[in-house]
Amino acid sequence: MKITLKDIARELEVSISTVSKALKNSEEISRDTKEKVQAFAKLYNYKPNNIAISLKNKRTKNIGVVIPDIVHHFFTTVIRGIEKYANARGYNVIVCLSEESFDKEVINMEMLANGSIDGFIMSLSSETQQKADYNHLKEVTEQGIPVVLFDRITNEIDCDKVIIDDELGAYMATKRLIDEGRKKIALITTDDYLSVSKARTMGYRKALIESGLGVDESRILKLSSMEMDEERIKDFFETQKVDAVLCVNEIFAVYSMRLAQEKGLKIPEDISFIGFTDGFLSKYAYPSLTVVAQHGEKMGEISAQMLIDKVEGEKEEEETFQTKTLEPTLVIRDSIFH
Amino acid sequence: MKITLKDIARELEVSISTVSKALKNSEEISRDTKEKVQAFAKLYNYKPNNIAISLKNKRTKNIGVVIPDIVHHFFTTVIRGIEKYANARGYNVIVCLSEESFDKEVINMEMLANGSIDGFIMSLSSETQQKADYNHLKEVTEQGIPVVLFDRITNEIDCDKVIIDDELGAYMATKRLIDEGRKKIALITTDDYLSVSKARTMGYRKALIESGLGVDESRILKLSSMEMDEERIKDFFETQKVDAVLCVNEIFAVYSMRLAQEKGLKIPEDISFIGFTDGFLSKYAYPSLTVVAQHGEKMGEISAQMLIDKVEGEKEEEETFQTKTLEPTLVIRDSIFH
DNA sequence: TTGTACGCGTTATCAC
DNA sequence: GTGATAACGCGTACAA
Repeated sequence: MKITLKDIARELEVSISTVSKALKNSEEISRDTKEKVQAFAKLYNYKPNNIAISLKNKRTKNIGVVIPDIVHHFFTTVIRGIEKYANARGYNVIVCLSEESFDKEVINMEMLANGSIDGFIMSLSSETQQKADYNHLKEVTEQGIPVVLFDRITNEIDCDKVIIDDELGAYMATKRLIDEGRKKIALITTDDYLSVSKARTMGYRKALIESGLGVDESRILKLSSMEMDEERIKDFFETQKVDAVLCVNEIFAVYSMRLAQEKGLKIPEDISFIGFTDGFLSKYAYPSLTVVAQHGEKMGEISAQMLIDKVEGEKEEEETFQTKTLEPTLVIRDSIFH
Repeated sequence: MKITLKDIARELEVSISTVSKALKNSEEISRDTKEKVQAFAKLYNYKPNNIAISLKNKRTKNIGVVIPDIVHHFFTTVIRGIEKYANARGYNVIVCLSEESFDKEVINMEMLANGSIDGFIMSLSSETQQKADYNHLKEVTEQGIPVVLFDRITNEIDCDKVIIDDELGAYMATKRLIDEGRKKIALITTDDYLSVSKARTMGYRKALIESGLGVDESRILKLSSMEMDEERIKDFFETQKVDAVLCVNEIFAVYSMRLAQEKGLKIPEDISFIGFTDGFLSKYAYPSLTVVAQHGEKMGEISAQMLIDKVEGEKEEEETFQTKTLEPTLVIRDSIFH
């Protein structure tokens, strides 16, 4: 089964420490013994036990990723970015899903905080942002466990952060729609307690105000969560006459496009659409959807890099936290004129 | 920072084992000491160190999930199923991506096999299935680490397996298209070395042969990987006149629908489509796509259950492996008549 | 009722 | 050149 130093030592009738050194090719050990030990180890496929090493080094080489959700394309790409980068530096990724629940987020973090991981990368659940209760994060950081927050962040916690400039993204998108000649631009978003939705709404407002169009509050639809509420979107389009729609994710956008098409509207002739998140849905929708790309994979990489740098960095140095803001990009497709 | 039994013992001037017992409410310890210790532990938020416990118990309570890819909806739902079930039983999930590469799969497994996890849940990379080299799996099982394979499996390895009946799924879908009156049914798939593609192709053939339509090989498009090859699909539709298409995933299907629509074809009047995987893409495509649902979340749950049962089971009992086959379901949407 | 000793697997220090 | 010992944090059988 699994062979240990002790086994090798017993078998070769040398001490455990000799074996340990021999396997590390230590100068102290005679060539003879080294060869013998190494051959034996290879034969029986000896590999040091990670757990024992973790205990000794107080380093697990695991990083905990706590996210609200995994089926949405954005989080999926972030994980991929984290995993790639972390793996390259010899770290494994433990994924925990809060499923937008505060309690699950807390439980998951407690579970991992007891030595299972060297640091956290996380995006807050909507319930957490709604309650604005961040004690579980405080506890963890006070224990000295490094944390990197991405996308759904809070200013209440001192730690590294990675976001995209959501306000700018929404601003760019709205501006583009205005430049195209759209006058009645709707926004489909979620409640403002979600940091990203709030920022995006601000960007939308800013663009409208700057252009002199002004904000018509009745054109803003606030859904209560990131999940689809088909009925409310349907109702919205029944009562509102708009010529462009900005949505805070791609699902809202693609579903809205469908409703428009079912009403006989032509996209983009009669109405145009822009969403957030550059996923399969946007790419393969018909017509394909113009989106604000969030660069999830890049965010994941950067988060992982910041975390690991902190984990491996000297604790001595002054604790200094930074927030990295990525530039969003507009990916132009057929749901608008171009 | 992090407090240990030793710290408490020193502070309270008792022995470590007394503290340990007191925290477990052992009968051996006086009420007095117990209260003192428990109060102190609570105050300083003592939590046992998972790593130390893992080393002692030779159980990590981690399970390793090695999959080819995470951005595709199917794998995403499987992870969710695994995570939910595993978490409920106190296990954490370490996710590793092979990215369809044999080497990465091997490296990932070796990384985890040295004590980091209690067992594996995995789906083979396409390269692994192509090379048909399963030595890394053999090594792991021979070490006594339980493995559950799902979806992309191999018969070369003795272990538990979870699949859906891919052949039946394709058969059902093809049958449905035939019953609808379709005569020229195309199949867009990938090379046969992928176990699932092979099975689906068989189901497709079976349905055609049974119905007396026969198989026209020129109507089968085999792409070299699960990744989109837009050019080849385009070429295929340039040269083939078909009235229905079965695709082994939803991306191929949705992209094909787009091509058809761009050529002015009406769906499902002129041509109908069925894909595999019941994801957002199928649901929100226009028209919405009929699919063979793979029940990924269920697969994940079952895989996790089988694995954990094996991990926690008595080693004594005769090693007995089972293969669970889930029934696929046809989710009827607007890309076919109904 | 409390404490000692040992073991999990490894590495590092120090003695021989 | 080799080996004994301690330590990482915990639990437990056994001794006091």
